[in-house]
Amino acid sequence: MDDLPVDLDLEAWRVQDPDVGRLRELLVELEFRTLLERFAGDGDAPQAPDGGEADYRALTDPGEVEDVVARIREAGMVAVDTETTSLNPVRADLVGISLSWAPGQGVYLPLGHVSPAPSLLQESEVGPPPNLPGLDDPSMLPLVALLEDATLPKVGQNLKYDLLVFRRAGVDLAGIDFDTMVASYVLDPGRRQHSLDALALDLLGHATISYEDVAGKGRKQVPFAQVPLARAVEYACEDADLTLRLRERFLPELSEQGLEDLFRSLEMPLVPVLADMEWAGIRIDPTFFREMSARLGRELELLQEEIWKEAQGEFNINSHPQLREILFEKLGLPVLKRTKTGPSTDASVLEELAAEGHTIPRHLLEYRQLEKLRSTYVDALPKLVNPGTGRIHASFNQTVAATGRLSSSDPNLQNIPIRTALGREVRKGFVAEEGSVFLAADYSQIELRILAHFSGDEAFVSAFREGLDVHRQTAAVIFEVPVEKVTGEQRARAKTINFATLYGQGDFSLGRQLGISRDEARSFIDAYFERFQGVRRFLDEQVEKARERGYVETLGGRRRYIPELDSRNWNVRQFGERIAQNTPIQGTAADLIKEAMLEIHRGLPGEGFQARLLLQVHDELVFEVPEDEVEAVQEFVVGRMESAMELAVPLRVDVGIGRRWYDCKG
DNA sequence: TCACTATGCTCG
DNA sequence: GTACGAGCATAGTGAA
Repeated sequence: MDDLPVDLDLEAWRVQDPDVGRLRELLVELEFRTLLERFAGDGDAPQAPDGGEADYRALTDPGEVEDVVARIREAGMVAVDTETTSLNPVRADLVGISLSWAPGQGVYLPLGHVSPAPSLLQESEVGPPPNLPGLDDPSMLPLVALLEDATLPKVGQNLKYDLLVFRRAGVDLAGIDFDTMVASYVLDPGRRQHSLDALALDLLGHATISYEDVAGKGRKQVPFAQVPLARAVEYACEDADLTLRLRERFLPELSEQGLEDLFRSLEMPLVPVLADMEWAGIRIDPTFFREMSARLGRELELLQEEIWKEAQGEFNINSHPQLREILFEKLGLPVLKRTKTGPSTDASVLEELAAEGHTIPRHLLEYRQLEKLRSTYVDALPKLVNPGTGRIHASFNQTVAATGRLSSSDPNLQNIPIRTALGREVRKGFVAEEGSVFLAADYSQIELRILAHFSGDEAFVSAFREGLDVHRQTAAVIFEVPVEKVTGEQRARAKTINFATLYGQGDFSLGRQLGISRDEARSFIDAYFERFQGVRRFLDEQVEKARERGYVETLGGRRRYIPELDSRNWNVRQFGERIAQNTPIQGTAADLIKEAMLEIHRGLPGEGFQARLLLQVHDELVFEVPEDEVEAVQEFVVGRMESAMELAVPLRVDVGIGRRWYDCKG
């Protein structure tokens, strides 16, 4: 086993035709070896991640707090990690804090441990373990002062979480300096996982003690407060220790790759902004959702009856296999599209079947829409209201999207319906607090403007500079008609082709989407690039660069590696080309709105405003604004958004204002 | 009972 | 096979 390289770069195997079996073997071997390391020897000294002896200990005597704080101040930096009662930071109570200020060093401060769970007791521990007094106790003052000291840099893994946990506990964590999760994301946003466990294994060759190891798993899992102190110490200190070590590894890489500015000036400052958004949450009207649910329920029942009648039998409409059998075997409808497992029943298929005069597909489409609204939004959202605040506190994730975008989850507030009238109703359930309104500000045509900037294409650039309708202009150019003669149909097609360009869409699917032949679609695309040669050149350049260097980059200097371009599979390579073309555009839009968020977050309190940023939806920011400052905030927000970056074309922001999100229409 | 996959649908 | 980036709901399957 000695010939196993310690510093396995597992990322090297990522994506391109991975030899999964071999990879798994290596992982298992590596894990086995680190487990052996950990349990080798006399067993009472924990193994540090470098194989040496770790000095991890519990701090249970308040008298020692001052000494630890002094040592941290001397070190000039500290890695912090919190253990809590919940993964959801806005309802998590502190159970313990671990601190590490040098590799192999760590202390764990138990604040809220109780009698260990009998199922976990192996040692002779009985009764509640010794705990420190709460953070509000005078003996803890030096520690709180340290945590709140902005001049003492804090290192952490997912600091947004710890920031919120501390805020709930009455501590204002300051000096947020280095988040290893964010660093990993900046260095390689396409990486599968940025979890501490994955980073430690891949980059430090160290298999961590898993949470399940200390707290059990599944139904047998117990709260961390019931984990025996000795095991809690090892687990918690290891995390802080590893975090500190990962910083050592990431810091030089960031500067070597020229990514330090993106990290220091954009992504790290964004951490507290996102924390504030999550902390603020958004108010909903549960009564509205209850009533809408009842309404949808009644409609769904009627539709179900109707569908069953047409199918001449009862079945589970939500079941793909059952629906397939009814449509394509029992009723003998034509198969227009296939999935891996059989005929497709998706919306495009049902639309086409409905157009051919069948009645069932129409009812199925309506059933699907209503079922989607009820299950995903109307019934789900009220369940997520935090009882303490009466609001929904979604997560805004900073390290998920490979392009640099944010994502939202639990619930996802970035995909609340808007495109259909019925779906849009859901937005009536989002209401501003008393005395305030929502202000929604969105960038107009942001990705096309960025494409215009990058390509320098004269037709595009001048259209935006002159404030013209860019899709109409596009139509005039590719259909060779005067602008004032462009028909609605032509404009719609031009709009589709503009978007197709952003995604690298091919003739096959464009034709399908426009309801024209593949050849016709091909000639549209050819005409488009013939007229917009700057666009063609830009897109080709991105693919070329990606092939040469292995990555593409955004205006903010964000990189995304594209290993797909080296695949032996043509489909995968094509996918890689589309990624290379789209990522600089989508990613630059992400850079841009993040800049705006920082500016606005910094500026709002400074300007004396109470307004708070609640949501980001990729090209849109939603604020909650006291009524008496709406006009001033609007001017401020629009100004900062439109000047977030200087491009070759102007940026334009549209604003909607209303008591309900629904009412925020331009 | 839980974890996982397949499918489909919501948004920018 | 065929449009970029996400998250989530329901069914169905297979393992613990």
